[in-house]
Amino acid sequence: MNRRSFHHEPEEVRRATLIRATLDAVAERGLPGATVREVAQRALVTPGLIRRYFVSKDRMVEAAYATFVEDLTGGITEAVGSGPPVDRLERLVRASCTDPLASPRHVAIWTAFVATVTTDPAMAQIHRDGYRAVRVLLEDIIADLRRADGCPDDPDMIHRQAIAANAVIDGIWLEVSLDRGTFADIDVVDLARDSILAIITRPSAERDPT
Amino acid sequence: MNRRSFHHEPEEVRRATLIRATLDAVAERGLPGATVREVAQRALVTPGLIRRYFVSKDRMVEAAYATFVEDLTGGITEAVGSGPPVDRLERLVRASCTDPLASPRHVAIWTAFVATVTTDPAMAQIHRDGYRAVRVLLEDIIADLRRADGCPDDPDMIHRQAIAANAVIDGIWLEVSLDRGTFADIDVVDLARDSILAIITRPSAERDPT
DNA sequence: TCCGTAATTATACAGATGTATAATTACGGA
DNA sequence: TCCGTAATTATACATCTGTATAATTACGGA
Repeated sequence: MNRRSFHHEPEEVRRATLIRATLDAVAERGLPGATVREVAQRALVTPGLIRRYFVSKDRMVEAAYATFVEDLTGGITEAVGSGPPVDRLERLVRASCTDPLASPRHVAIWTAFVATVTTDPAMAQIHRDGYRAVRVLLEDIIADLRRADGCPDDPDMIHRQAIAANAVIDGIWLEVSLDRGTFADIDVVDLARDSILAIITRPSAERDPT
Repeated sequence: MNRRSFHHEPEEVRRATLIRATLDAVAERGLPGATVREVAQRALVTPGLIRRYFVSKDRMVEAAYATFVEDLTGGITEAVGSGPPVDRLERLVRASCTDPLASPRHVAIWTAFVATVTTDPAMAQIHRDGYRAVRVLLEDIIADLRRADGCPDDPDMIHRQAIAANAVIDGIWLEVSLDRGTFADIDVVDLARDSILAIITRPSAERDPT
């Protein structure tokens, strides 16, 4: 008959705790491991409580993905800051390819959620928003870089280069994170930065002949 | 009392059918959708039969991932063929970034399986093998390209450039496939090829001064 | 043609999962 | 201090999951 003791929490706090617990579960056991009971246990709460803060488990997972993406893009945006474009790019790459953004935890969560994008429209929307934010950041940097480099102003080219640059970061980050053993002695930041600069600073043919 | 009619099949055929059914289920409903019953239904077979061909459902999923990766790398290897390195690169990029390798089906399956890599050692091994195969392919091409370009023979540099090139392909492929609407008017092959060539054909500083 | 063996089906089962609901508790306002 | 309300717990339930096992069927060899 001993009922579990508990204390009330403000709504935002409880939601944040539940979301955090969800992300922890996903990181350690994958999406299938993030069951209602598992999340509740990690949040030191009873399974039934979850349904008072999220109308369904799916909504909770969506909320967790949304906060994850916001933290991700927010962290990158903050790291980039302002200043010369080369420095901003350096900081963007460094933030993307080092802890905590490049931690095993982040990769596990990222892959788990991305797997749902193709089948779940709500998750797909969250995914799109996050990627767009980073791409915009990259387009700004690239535009400034090209300007400093004497390249002609070409929005379409900037857009394409931003896609490529984003792909480099994502690809390297993913490739390395999923197989740390093989790439232990690779300087990821160097490789990503150099590759992006090579893509942006194109051979003389494309450059403005002053 | 009407028992379902059936006919015997050679072991390899049944296994192939079951694996195909597993991949279909994963493609359409994600990994959680690939239940024993769902796969059996798609293979026109009874759930119990599966356990005669795979000791557990997990083993069946692993087998499905293995064949998926083998088909993937096999397809790319075949597409590359032989000839001048520029042509081989062009064909590798084209094969990677167009149907059927870049189809929604492939992306769905790829993301579903990759999500398991961080938590499942067996899946991680399959993942590593596949990526290594493609990277070796790229290293060969890059080595030839650099030779033709008069770059010094630098195995470590070649290795790093192969990682970057692979990242470009993967990143662009993933980015575009997960959000087809946004990137409808992007020539993916052009973008990937140009980016990789930019990375490999480095500024004069690194080139051998003859 | 018939029989033995292997393949396939049918059935059952225990555990896990998301969800609904009623009982209980904590906490702020009167 | 006490009470009403909202938050939290406890319990129950139907469904789905992987798996085990016995009954049945197909098929090749004698």
